[in-house]
Amino acid sequence: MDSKYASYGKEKDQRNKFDIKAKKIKLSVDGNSFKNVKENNQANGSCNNNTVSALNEVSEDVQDVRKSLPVYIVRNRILEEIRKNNTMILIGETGSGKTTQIPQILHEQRLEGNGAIAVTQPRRVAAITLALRVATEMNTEIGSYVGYSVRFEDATSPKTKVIYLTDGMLLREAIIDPLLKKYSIIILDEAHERTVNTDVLFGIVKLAQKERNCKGNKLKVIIMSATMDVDTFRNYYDNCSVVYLEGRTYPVTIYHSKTKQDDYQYSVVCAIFQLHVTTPANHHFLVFLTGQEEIETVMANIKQIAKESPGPPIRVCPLYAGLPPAKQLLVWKSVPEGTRKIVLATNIAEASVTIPHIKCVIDTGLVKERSWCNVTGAERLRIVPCSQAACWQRAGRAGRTAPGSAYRLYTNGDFKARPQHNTPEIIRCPLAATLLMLIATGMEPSTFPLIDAPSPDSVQASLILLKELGAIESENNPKLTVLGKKMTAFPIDPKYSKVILSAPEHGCLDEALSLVAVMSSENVFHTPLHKREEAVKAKQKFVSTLGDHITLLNVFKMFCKAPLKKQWCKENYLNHKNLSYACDIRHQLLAICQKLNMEVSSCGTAFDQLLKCLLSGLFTNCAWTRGGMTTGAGKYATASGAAAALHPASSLHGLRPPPPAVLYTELLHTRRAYLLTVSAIEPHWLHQVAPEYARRCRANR
DNA sequence: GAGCACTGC
Repeated sequence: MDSKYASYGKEKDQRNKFDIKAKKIKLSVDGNSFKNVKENNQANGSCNNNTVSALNEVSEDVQDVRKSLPVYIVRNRILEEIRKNNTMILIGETGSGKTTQIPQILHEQRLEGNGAIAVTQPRRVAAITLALRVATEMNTEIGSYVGYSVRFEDATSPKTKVIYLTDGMLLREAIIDPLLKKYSIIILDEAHERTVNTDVLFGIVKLAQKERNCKGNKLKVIIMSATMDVDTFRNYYDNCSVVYLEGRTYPVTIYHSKTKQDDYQYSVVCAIFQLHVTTPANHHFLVFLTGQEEIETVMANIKQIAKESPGPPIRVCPLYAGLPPAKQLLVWKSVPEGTRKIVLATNIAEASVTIPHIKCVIDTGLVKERSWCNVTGAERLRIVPCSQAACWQRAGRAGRTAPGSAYRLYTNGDFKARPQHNTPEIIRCPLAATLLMLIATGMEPSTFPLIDAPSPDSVQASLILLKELGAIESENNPKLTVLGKKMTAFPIDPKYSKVILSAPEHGCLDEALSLVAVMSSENVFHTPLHKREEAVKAKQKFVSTLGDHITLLNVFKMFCKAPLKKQWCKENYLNHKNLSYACDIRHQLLAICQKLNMEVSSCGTAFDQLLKCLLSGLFTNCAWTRGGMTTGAGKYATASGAAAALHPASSLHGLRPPPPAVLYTELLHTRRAYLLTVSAIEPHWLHQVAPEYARRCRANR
């Protein structure tokens, strides 16, 4: 009876999983219902770069469009506030135009004086597109009066007065000049996202402002945000003034689920088909899910049910960051008249990208979140309810071009019980890189003003790591060493900069650069659910018995040699974007090495040297087999005593006997604790490469 | 023998 479902997966249990779901859903397409909780609830969207794409579609004269923006209409009041105050918070909803207009208005009045205006963005694409848009509006070339600065790309010149840049770039500038004297006005946009970089910039800018105001070289600071915890920000900036701007979004009607949903993947498919048969075909759906596998499963379910469901034809589009760009593009491609588009997305669709003509949002209210344990160094990925702010942000995606509706697969009570805002990233991520950067700008980590401080244990753990890497004198006296100073030159994880700086003595800088570049990029292997076997087979030709690091190096080397890179990647199930990014990073790292007069040596195929070099930066990431051979399945214990297994995707997985000692790149807890990207090492290498650490390690074990 | 959310320098 179930032969029609058999094509989904080749493994038996997988097929059964699909069968059950599909059957259950078919029976209840019209069974699930929602309660209309609020009518005409204006969703709180975010501000940002979306203004740009929306504006580009308008054929009217650029200046007319500008002048119709809410922010333009109240510009004189805003100017007055900015003139009066050194610090100001500007809350603006989606479509208010604040990010494109405020810098122009300031520049028109020459408020920047001899300095420049910096506008920070959390994302590269946003910084670039905003700058291009504003250059058009100001009728000037990009890179003259208006420019942008992002990693690998600098479109500014000495005469640039308005600079859009990623917050990470402004942070790098702060290492060279902590007072940021180049700028007379700094606008920190998208403050509500609370990325680590923005959080650190809040403090750097606050301190710079204090010091510069004493010296008569004033710095104006404007914090821009969509919804946010205004009181927190206002307290932090000494009760500065707050201006609210109206947005221009359409009303979104919110519906909550009447009862608690036990199985959200099932509820999602129910909701989709319930709405599918009752709404016009040109009402496209945007569905928020948590990850690739889930999206692929739901997509398969929808396609199967659609065959027998009434209603218009359906086109399902997956959207997640790991999807190759060519496949992502399908989301923006128009569908034939009378076809419904259903986009299944992760939270990438929450702020990073905008999909036009979405009338209906279906929200699971969940997000996959990464957190860090500062005792074991393990990172954990788990599915958690998202904040109220994120829920509003998601709902707002239905009201971009016309009124819409949002269906929440959780109850109103559940919604109200959620935290108002997401936990700031700085509370839950490893801090070594951030602390090294702070120390490099001359700040004292213990007194640096942060809106939300990470736990003292978390700071201490990261300082200890920096001490072990030889970057600072001691955890209680966090002064940069000569090595530490060199490490700050590299825009990568301190462990990796240590690897590069150790490479000359192991005679393998050439290989170390490639390996660090790939490890600093994202996963290069693309594994679609339905083509897993082909992907695994393609990977075989790169696999090294020494482990995953040499495997990665093989991939990178062959990528560099391949003449038709895109096609080659597709054939080999590799991610072209991430490999190209690794190439860019390698160029950048090589240039820094050359500035530091490092000799580019190669170890050829003497990979022991490379692995020892890798160990000199990642020596805290060793694990040893435990309990002899009885477990057999590759059970390991890390230096901190955490139990973990080799990840099944590792090339060392399944080796009998398992290597007694391994070096891992990452310890990630999903369903279990796994060691990711692993190489076999000789146990005595640790004593050679990091003798002090090895001794302490032994004492504790 | 299981699966990596999203950014950034």
